[in-house]
Amino acid sequence: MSAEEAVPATAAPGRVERKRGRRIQEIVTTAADLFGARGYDAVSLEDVADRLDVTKGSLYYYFSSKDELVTAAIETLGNEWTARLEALPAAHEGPVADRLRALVREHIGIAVREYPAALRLFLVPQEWPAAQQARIKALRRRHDQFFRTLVEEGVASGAFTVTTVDTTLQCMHAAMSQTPGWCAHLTGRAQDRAVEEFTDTLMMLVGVAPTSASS
Amino acid sequence: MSAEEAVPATAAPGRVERKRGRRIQEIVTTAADLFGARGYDAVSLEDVADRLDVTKGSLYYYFSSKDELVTAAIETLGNEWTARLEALPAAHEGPVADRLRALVREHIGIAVREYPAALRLFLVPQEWPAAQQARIKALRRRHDQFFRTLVEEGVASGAFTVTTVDTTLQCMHAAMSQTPGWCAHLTGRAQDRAVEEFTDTLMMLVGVAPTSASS
Amino acid sequence: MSAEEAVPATAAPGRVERKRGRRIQEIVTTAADLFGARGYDAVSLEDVADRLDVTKGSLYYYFSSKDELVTAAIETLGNEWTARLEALPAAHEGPVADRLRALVREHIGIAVREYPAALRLFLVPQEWPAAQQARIKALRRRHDQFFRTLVEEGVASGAFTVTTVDTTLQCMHAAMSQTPGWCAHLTGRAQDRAVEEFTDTLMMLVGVAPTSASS
Amino acid sequence: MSAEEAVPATAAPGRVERKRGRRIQEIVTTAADLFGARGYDAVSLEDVADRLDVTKGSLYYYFSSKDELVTAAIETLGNEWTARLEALPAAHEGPVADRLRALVREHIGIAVREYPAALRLFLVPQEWPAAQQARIKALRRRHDQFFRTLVEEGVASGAFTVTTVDTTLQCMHAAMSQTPGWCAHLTGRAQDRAVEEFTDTLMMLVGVAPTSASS
DNA sequence: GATGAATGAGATTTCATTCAT
DNA sequence: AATGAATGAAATCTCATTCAT
Repeated sequence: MSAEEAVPATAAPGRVERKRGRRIQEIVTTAADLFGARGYDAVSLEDVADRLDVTKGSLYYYFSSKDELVTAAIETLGNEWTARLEALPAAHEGPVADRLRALVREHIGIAVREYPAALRLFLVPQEWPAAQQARIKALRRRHDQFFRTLVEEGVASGAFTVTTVDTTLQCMHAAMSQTPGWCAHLTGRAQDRAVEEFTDTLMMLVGVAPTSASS
Repeated sequence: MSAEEAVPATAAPGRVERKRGRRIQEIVTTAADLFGARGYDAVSLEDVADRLDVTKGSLYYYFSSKDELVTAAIETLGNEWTARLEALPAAHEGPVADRLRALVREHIGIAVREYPAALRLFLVPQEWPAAQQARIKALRRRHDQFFRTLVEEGVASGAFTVTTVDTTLQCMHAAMSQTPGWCAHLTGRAQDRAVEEFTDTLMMLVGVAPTSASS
Repeated sequence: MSAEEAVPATAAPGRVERKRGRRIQEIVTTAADLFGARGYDAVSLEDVADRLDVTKGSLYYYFSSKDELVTAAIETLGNEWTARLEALPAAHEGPVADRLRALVREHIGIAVREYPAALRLFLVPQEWPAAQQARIKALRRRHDQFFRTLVEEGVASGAFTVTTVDTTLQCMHAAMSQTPGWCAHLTGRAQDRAVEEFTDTLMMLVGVAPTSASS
Repeated sequence: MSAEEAVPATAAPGRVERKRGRRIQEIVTTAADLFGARGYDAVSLEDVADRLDVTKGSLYYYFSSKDELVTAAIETLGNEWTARLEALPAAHEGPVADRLRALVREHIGIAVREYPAALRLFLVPQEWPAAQQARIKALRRRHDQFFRTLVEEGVASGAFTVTTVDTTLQCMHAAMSQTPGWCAHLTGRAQDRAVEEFTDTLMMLVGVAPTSASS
């Protein structure tokens, strides 16, 4: 007891905090999965707790309300997602069209293969209490920013044609969020091909014609 | 009035059935309104009953469960929607691009102005009891068909370029279903302009460049 | 209109009354069937109405409450039943043991073959509103009286041995009321044999040994 | 106290489980009491909750539906009942007729004095969901077995005469299940005498004449 | 940190009963 | 005679939330 308290609490995230962090991650990931898959109302805290093999009470130890848990889930998911996109090498070199294409492809890939319905949480403008509103918006912005930068660059360089960058991005995200629903039943190559097809289709939103399309 | 009553009672639904039909329509329309505006979970039967100024019990006189009522509401909503699209004169004459544009514009307009949450009901694969499953799928198909016909015609005539008709339509519907979330806060002219902008953007999915775009 | 009203209402049950009577019989029989089979609470007026292919409202035209309908059902059933037993020739001639045996056999036969669960209505001391209590009791008494007379005669003549006539009759009725549950799954000969077996067993309650029993 | 805590925690259910078990017993006992006294439909969860001085919601913490609670109640009731019969010393020594008589007397006594409506729950073939069906049947079998053993022994030793063991047991149980209805209004000595009378009467089913009967 | 227990508000559903037509 | 419509009370069930331990 005394030994542990001797460790200066401010020095660095101690073992304890790290463990807490990991636990939270676990909860948040599971929650994201469930909410992403079935939506806000259709998932009860009981469901989340069951999946984690803990009790509802425990969830309240980490989160003070359902809304907060959902928000955290969205946030975590969003951050990880954005980080992966930002870490994508192919998104940083070569012609802008290729870079955007790589970005879209990866984004759809993650959605389809890993978080089948998570994107719905970003899209649906649930009536969050004002407190959560801000966090979610910020998230969305950061996530969007990466796409936006590329699109703007493409427009500036004449490589892309758009009506409005905003509108284009919104349509792009809307479509990407639905891809899991369309590709869920496919597997292996077929799924890869489907992802590719959606990527091509979405590139048309910035005026980039597919290499081999039915015209 | 007299002309109508001249029709023999056995030839057509009698007065009573017609009245019942009208009542059902009233209920279903109200329900469609509410579910279309706020979604499945956010609307209770109490809400529906209140709006109709009847008791919950009465709803059960006509529908044997919430699901059945919602399905009927979706069906009505879908039928009315499709009918309005089909009745659109601009969708039947002129160059195929103009026709598709008119169709998309109208579709978005209805979604944004009248049923902000309705398209979610179609999109989200709610776990309906198998019975309802079929009705909803049929609806979706019919609704989609109208768009599909135009796109296929455009592709055949060389006016459109697409990767795949299926993929294109899916992206188009996905984006359209989100428009209410984006335009809800706008009013009057601003909203009209936004609808126009989305329409233009979506036309790019079939390879039709906007007339005045930032390139 | 005038013609019909010309018939003196008091003269005799006119066509109208007879028809009404028949309708009531129909309702009451159906109700007895259902209540007998599933019990008071488990049967709703909707169920009764459905089976009769009329509406609940119609039932209220003839009966002013659920309780009244059930009471009538019991009464009708009981009367018919008693009448059939009283009309049984074999119950009126020969040695008293044979007469009682015939009576019991017939009673079980009717229960098993025609009113699979009606007897439960007599037995279960459901909390009837006090008003109906009396009528039901009277019925039960009359029905019971026929058996009682025979048992008393047998006891007087030394043919039967019982602890108490009351107790004996109660046990007999209790057992008879359960026979449908036990014989329902049998058909044809097997059922006949089962009925016979129960009859033999119940005769033991009055001290009459079965002709061929395992001792 | 110390002795009990000395038992290693893994050897037996821990304190928590035991407490939970006790709570469940409390609920189930109360429920058994009520359902046993008034029947399935006549008892609402509100009634059970009120009697326990908790809320309905709490019941759902332990049981996932009314049916499950009732089934548990029946099970508990049945087990306790059977255990009491099995623990009856008089049922294990002396002539078989005396043993059966003691058994029947005790059974009727419990029914009349403690669970006036419980036997109906066993008898009435309520349409339980299949899950519960099995548990109840098993119960009934175990309960019946004890009587059956004695009857068979009596038959084998020539002490009893029956048509068929099955039929005899069925009639016996049917009659016993009705005794509460007949004795409910009696108290004290009168009730004791009634129980005795029924016992004597039922012994006749196995061919054992009452010591002092009107012949 | 975590859990079991409990709560209470609200949701869906059922049903006897009434009533205008 | 009969019906369709409506009601309202009560029942079953769900779930976010709290709290003592």
